[in-house]
Amino acid sequence: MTSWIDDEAEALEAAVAPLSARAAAARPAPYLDGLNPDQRAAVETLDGPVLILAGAGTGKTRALTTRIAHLLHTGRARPNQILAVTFTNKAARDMRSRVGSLVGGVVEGMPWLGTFHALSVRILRRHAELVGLKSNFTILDTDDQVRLIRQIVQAHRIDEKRWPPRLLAGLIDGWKNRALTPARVPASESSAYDHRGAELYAEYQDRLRTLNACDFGDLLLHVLRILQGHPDVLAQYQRWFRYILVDEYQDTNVAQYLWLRLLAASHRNICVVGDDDQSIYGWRGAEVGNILRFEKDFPGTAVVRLERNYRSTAHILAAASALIAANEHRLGKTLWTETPGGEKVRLIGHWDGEEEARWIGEEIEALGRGTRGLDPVRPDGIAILVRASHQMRAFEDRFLTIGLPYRVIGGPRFYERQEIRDAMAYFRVAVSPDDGLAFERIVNVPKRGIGDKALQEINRTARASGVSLLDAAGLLVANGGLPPRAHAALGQLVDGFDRWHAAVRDGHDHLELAEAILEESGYTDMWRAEKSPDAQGRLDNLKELVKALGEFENLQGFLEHVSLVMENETDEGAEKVSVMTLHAAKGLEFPAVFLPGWEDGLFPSQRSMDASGIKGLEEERRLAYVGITRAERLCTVSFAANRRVYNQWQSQLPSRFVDELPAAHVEVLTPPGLYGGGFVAAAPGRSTLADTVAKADVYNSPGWKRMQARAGERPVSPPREAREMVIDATASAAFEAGTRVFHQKFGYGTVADVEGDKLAIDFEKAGRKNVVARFVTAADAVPF
DNA sequence: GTCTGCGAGGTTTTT
DNA sequence: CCTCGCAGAC
Repeated sequence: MTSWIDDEAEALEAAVAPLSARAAAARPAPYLDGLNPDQRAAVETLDGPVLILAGAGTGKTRALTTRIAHLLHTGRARPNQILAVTFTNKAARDMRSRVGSLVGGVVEGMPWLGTFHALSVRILRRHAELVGLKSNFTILDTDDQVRLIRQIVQAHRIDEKRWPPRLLAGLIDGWKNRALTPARVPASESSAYDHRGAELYAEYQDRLRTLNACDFGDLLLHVLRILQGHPDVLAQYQRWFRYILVDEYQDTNVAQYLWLRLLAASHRNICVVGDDDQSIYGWRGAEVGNILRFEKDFPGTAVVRLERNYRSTAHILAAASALIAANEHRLGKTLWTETPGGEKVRLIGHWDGEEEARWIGEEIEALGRGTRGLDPVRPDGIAILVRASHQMRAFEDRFLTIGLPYRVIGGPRFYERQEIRDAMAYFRVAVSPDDGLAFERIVNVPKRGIGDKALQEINRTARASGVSLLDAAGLLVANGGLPPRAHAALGQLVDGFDRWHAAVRDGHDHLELAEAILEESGYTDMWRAEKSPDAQGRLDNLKELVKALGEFENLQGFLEHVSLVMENETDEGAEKVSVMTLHAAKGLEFPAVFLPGWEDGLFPSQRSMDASGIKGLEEERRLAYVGITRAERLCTVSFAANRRVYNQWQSQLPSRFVDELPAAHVEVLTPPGLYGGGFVAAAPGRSTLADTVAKADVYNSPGWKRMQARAGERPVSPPREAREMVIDATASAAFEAGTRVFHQKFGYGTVADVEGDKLAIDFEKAGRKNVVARFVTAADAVPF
């Protein structure tokens, strides 16, 4: 089990010996060609702390990978002396392959290039005993974590309704992100769970140790503890890792920051790359403060700013820059580009969310044909970026209707599906019979008549005899004491695991074994017998799972991989439009980007603002910035006046971000296109973008009518509604408190308050709502 | 121990 | 509205 670890240690120690004087400066470095001066500085400033502030699209990854190539080329470090940290497996893979192509594949591997978590596992396996674990500890996924916490909460007789386990799991995660041990949890945050939050946390840690398991946060924290408590170990790693590079530094949390600071403390050869304007993971513990503070933490830092953008046109860049300028706490960058003008950012308002989806569908088809003087944009060059995943449905529905190929990125992930987790739990017990959590998961899946009662009995026996759950189950079967049905079923299961574990030990072909486990346990039969429509899909997934096993040498290797790599298979290369959340879009780029749903409350999200106030709003604004800067040539922002939320119509106000877009770089479109002139005069003294969009007379245009005729199959917003909107807009100045009004979706009501064109109205049926004046008519004007 | 009906709640997500 | 999780009936 530990052999590779020892080999590696040897290799690393050997590597510490002075490098041969293999001519650094003398040899040419072709990879430097084509870098701009800033990028060169980022690559060539090798010693001491370096902070690379890399705006969107400025060649950040290129700088980082070239820097690694340069370290290798100049002989500053061998591949295994570079610690390169990323956040996602995808980023790690990208970096690996790009370094490979830069140095011509001469360099064998880079063992210490990976995610914080993967690297931590590597370190932790070597020193597990220092934190009371065995080196074959298991890594819990969120599911296991919550189940374990539920047990603890139940044991304390705490009301699960009031204090859901999931909430505590979230709190514990938050504490771990901040590197807080149970003893250090501030009293003020422990008030939940009857002031026993920290106590429950401590108990959870005890349980983990007993189970020889870690959750994700522990991977980092245990390594921290080891490095802090064992100077000799720390010194060893500091010697091994001569150069440290960190990608997406703005996303690091406190624990990760401490982790890095320890490892970099001696030589301080740490280079971090990031963009404070793209920090969008505050809600899961990322500390923008880390990057804002870097220069203070590492005095003498060389700061390199990458400000030349190679991705977007000038208008897109200007719009993004103006928007993000509204944020207060920034390091500040001035992005520039030599790509001239191009299309302005397009802005369009719609009647409702369905029309928005319909319009975007048509735009995509138009883009495919080549429109507005642009070269045709193929589907895979187009992305729709939404704030929240529920927004994706409208697009999926629409695209299915018109037969537009699309893919959703970031849906439920393969390894998080129930059937996959169940199967994996079987594998886990077969590999490590001690894995109690996995055993509990599948002991009654498929139904074996082993319910709470029997499980309690197993648990009691396990505790009494100090053995694992599986062994306890074996004891119970041997000694009797269970109802006949449970007895027989459990006996069969225990026998099964005996067999399967033996097969693992004997090195049986793991593909065959996996299939046998799923068959003999009755697991696949369970799904075959299931009548529900998705049962077949689940069986297919299981086949897929077994196939994926083929890429690994054995079950252990596979399980280890999956515990750290929970990502989806991406069918890349397909000619499909991408639909994803803004979060998922970070790091990607597309010729054409659609940003729908820019409405207050949806984006910026009300919940973010409620939870974190101005800080939350600023993070939302960064999200908007990330969205716009994904676009290379065409960026289209849209919002709808009405949206169905939980099947209730809700009137929406345009996002404040719409008004923050600079008018000079924005073109206001008239939906659905064509030549309907906006005849509603702009109200004097007001000229925000949102107003401009509202005033364009959309619905009286010939284009609109033609569109409706064409749409045929399904009635779109009735023209009368639309015409009324226009009438309303004209009359909007006239509303005053007390006016009786009518709204298409909410019915009759009375104006309670007027603020500009925004009205607070008490509706008779729907209660108090905030509505833009143009969506409302004076009650007597309704033609009934 | 398993099945059915009722009520609550319903951002973002990687490892 | 639709999904999930829990409590009560078989």
